[in-house]
Amino acid sequence: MLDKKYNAQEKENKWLEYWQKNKIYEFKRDQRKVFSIDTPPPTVSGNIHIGHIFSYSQTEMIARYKRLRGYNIFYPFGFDDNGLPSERLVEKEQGKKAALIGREEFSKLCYKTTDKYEASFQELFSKMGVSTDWNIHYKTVSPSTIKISQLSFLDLIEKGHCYHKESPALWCNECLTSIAQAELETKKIKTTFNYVNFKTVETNEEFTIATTRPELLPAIVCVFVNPNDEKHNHLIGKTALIPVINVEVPIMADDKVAIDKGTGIVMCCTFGDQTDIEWWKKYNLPLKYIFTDDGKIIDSVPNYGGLKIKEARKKILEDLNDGGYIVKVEELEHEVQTHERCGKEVEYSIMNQWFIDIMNHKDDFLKIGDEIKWHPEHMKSRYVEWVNNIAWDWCISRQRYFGVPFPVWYCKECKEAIFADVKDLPVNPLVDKPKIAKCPKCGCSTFIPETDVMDTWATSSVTPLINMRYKEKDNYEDLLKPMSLRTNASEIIRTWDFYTIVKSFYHFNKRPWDNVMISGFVMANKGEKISKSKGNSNVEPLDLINKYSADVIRYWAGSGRLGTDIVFSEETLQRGRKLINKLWNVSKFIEMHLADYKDKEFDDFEYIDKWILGSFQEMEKGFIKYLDDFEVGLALNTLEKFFWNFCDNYIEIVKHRLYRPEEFGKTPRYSGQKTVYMILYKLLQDFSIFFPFITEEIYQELYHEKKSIHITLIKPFNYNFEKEIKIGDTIIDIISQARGEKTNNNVSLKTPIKNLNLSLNKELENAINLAIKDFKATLFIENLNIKSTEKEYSIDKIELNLDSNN
RNA sequence: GGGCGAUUAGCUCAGUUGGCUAGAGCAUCUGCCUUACAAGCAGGGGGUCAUAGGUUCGAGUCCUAUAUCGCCCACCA
Repeated sequence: MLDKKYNAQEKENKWLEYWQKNKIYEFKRDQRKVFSIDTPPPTVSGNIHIGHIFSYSQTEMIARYKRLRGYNIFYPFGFDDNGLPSERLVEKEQGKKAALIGREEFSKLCYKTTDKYEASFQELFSKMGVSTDWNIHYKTVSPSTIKISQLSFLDLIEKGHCYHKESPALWCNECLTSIAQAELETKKIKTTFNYVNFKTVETNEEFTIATTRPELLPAIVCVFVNPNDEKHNHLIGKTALIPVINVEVPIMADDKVAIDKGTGIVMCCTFGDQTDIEWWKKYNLPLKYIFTDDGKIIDSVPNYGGLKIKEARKKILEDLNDGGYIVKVEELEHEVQTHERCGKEVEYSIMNQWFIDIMNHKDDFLKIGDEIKWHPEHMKSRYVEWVNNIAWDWCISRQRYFGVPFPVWYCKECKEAIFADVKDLPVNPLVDKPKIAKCPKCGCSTFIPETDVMDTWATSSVTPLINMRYKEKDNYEDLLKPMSLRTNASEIIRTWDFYTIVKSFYHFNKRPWDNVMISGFVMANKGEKISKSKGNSNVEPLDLINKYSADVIRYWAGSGRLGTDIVFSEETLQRGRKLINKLWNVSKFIEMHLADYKDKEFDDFEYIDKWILGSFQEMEKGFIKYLDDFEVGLALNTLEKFFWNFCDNYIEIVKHRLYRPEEFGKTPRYSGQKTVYMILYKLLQDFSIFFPFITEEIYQELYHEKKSIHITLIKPFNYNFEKEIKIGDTIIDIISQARGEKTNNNVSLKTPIKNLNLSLNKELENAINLAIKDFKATLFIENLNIKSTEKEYSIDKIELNLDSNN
């Protein structure tokens, strides 16, 4: 017997344990087709907020749906404990910078801390009813993951897509690491636009250059003018004298110079921005690099050496001013590139770095983008846009401690890179030695380890490889090339999705997944995204679970459209709570009437039963269509709408027949029993995608032919009740109007109708005659008088029997 | 500045390829203890579908422009 009230706390814990004990979600190879999900490993360096709950729940619902459709679900969870965020977290916990702790010790602390957070993440996601097999979960830094990342690196080296090169790179002098284009964030800052006078050496002619970065004057290698700039193009070919610095540089022509920006004359430094780098490469300009890695001017620069960048800017401005070189200074608010992790302005540096070739294969990446089905479809344009506009190869070296090491040493003499042998992986070059005794190039026997570690995305981009246990003995390569589904939010299409595609293309010449599903964001308020950095999430997932239950939160998470942002709303939770409560109550009602029920073949359904069975079949068709498109929210909407109709209309009609077989007959009662038995079963299945706990509780109590509702199969009805659906809906309209009449008279719905006069067309009259007992009982009709009409129907008279109402 | 999306009732949102009077929940108002459920049921009020044009027999839906918001990207050297 179902309890009078549903106790979510108690039941949810009970079923969690049960599922775990019975390995309901275990992944094992069998004859079924595999549906595999590449789900984002959450960064362990923060808390799981409601935004995670939202998007992960939607993925989870797809896993449940596909399971009910007969797929063997491969749905591993991962944790991203790699890279800077973890290091920052540990530094914060220890109150000390990594450099002061020491490399080995620091790594240990990182593992310890990330393990701690992972355990709590796992608990939270479990409580949410995530049907993952925790035995196949992974972390982005672990011996096996490191091995796969290193394998991936060596494979790309072997195939010639990865190279080591001294090259300008974005550099953060706060985090002391190079960063990728994708890690940039623009920030508005106030600064000054300084108009500085230069002179030509040849003619002593003055000209003005406007700059926001006067401290870069010592790094100027040349000056550019647009050849079409009639005002200034006579300067081309002459030599410019840099004020204060007193260095001469050539004045050259390039049509990338915008005539109307600043003064139309540009100084080219190595390096101030990306254009500088382009020009540097294009014209083979000399290199004058003047910054140290920690953000100072190098000592060899006269007068300014040793100063911090900002101090140098101040001093050089003073000197320019003293020399009378400043024409004017404008206040300017402009956007600068900052490192998204620390918010500090980035610089360009030049160093040896590992790069993955992107620029030569853009067309291939676009082609793969076409092969993947994006949900919603318009998200594909974001990918295409990004690929088209990317300007750099992908720099994968990071000068940090905690991360995947490169399996590389360098010969001390000739700098030749020595790669680890595949069979020795994972390798830590700081600890392990190369297996060869001498450099194959110069014969030197001393090797220097690579100290850089890989970029986080270099590891995250191999999640499909991690999942398939790439090149392991017992692997899933045959099952997961490609995987069925990748899910994430739109903000990381350009990083995670893109880089994964890059790797999959280079390793396998194949798309990594068939489908990508993009979820929306959770907004704290209208127009304000919830994010860790803003700290504007004032609802804790665990508190919500305790207050509302996981099922209810999943209801909220499962509402709304794919790719569309939603606002966190307690109202939606209330709505979910009511829905779940209703599901419980109607199940209790049905259970009550199934006490003597024995399931058997039966096809002599009452008219109204055909109506609801047909309606269910039609609803489920749409429900499945939405889910096949990964639109969980729209599917839930469809199901919910049917469910209330089922409760408020169908159950209200059939209850009389179920209670009083002596009046309605045994077979009509059985028809009702069979109908509620079948529909509740299917409702539970369909709802189990969203509410795995309460549906299990009801299923186990009423049906339980299998170990769990979550391993049953959805089998759509195959009735032919189109006519009954349509006519039945009209009968409901009539009932509804008659009920309205009672309400408008302020009387109970139980109030008898003394006389109900209807005009009906032939079809409707036949139908009502077939359902006459149900119809009369539902409305408590004493006398029903039917006339024929050509129109569909009209209600000619409703006379209530008010005497019986006391 | 570029790409993509959003704008529908007081609030939160549905509205498939254009097609009857634009829907739901919450809130509000009125009634009803009805042999599952008062955490319920029945009913009412509330909308120029952001704005302006256009295509069409017909537009919330398609096209163009504008405004506001969101995500991403690029930017004054």
